[in-house]
Amino acid sequence: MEPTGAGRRGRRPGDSGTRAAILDAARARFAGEGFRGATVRAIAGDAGVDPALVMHYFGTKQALFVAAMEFPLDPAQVVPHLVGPGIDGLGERLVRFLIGVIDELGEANPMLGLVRSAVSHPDAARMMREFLGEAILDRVAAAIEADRPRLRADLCASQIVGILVARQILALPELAAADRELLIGVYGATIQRYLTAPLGPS
Amino acid sequence: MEPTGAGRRGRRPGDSGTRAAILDAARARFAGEGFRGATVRAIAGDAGVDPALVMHYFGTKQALFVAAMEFPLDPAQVVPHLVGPGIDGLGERLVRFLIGVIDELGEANPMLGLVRSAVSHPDAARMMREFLGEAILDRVAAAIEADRPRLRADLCASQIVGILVARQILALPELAAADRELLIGVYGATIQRYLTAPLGPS
DNA sequence: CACTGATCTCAACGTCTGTTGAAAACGAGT
DNA sequence: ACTCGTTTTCAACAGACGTTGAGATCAGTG
Repeated sequence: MEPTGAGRRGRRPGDSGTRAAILDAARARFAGEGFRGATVRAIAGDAGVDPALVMHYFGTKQALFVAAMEFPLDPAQVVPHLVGPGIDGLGERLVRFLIGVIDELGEANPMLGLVRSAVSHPDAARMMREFLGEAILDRVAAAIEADRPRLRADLCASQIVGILVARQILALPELAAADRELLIGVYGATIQRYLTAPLGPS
Repeated sequence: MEPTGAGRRGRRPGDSGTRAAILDAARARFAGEGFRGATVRAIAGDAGVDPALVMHYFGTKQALFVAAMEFPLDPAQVVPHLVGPGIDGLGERLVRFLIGVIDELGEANPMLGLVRSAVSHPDAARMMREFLGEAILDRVAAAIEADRPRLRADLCASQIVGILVARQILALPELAAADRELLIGVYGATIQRYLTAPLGPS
């Protein structure tokens, strides 16, 4: 986390990658502590850089957050790829992909930052609602042949967010320790039900 | 939120209820903005009181949080009452009760405060994990006759937390607007499945 | 080599935070 | 009426925060 010689002033050669280092540090801090919890000073410290440089590049903390939360995967590509093979098994494919991403990205997962921030920062909540809605849920809804597709997509989102919070943030013990394939089976069936089963009461 | 005459110094008669007013204000602020977001000064302001008085009563912000988050319903009474009638329909009873409490308490729901705080405050996360575990999940697990009862309870918790976050905090549009009985039916079936269905992959 | 423009640090600002110590106002017991 | 203990406000602290403006240092261009 010290991409350049420390202490010395002035410019170091070319594109020193400092901007990218700041973004990496920001992603990690926002993911771990949310928008309010992450401080510009801590991010700058992680990147081995003066806080003022962060402002110079991004202007405000808000803008830094937006820049850092740019999703590493493009939903416009991923979602069609998952939805493509048809409704059959879509639940399992979604959950398998999600848990794969969660386990691979670990603590640096930008989705964690989004959730952590959304939960106590209304602006971030709106941001996440819009991102979830336009980038993911509407696309999934478009592929659902059953009634009330958007409600079904919201139901799926509620279970997915629940997985994220209960497993990664609250770290409920047996859930965190459970076998991946088992979780994929159980949650996949739930999502599949939300996508296709009749919605009538009881 | 101005329980006593403002501005004047010194003691007002007997037990003025100021302590309770502080706790009410704290509950509302913590529920709405989480531990970090809620400030002692704002809480004191809502209660029509000097910030120093809050410290005098509770010592630290942490202690105030703990005091404010005392659960209004005693799980030792509620859970047995829900579990009593047996496993059949337990999923629906749990969800019906939960959604009832959510809608009734609204924004002042202490569970929202717990979630909002847990998500970006590790101490609160541990607190919520322990509360969920000892007060609720273990009790539910004790009533489950299937295999791996605690994992099943964790699965239920993941969907319940998901409902809370997606519906109350993110406010996904169709989910927030959906008919109560419909949600109870859909989610009740999910919880029931987590409680009783075989857990084998796929 | 001088100029330019980007990169980067320094020092400070104003504001907000949790917290503290002292004193003021008051009810109640004697 | 005097004291005692509780309740409450006041004024200030030290630290952290986001942000700013000025200036130092360097790569590349002419």
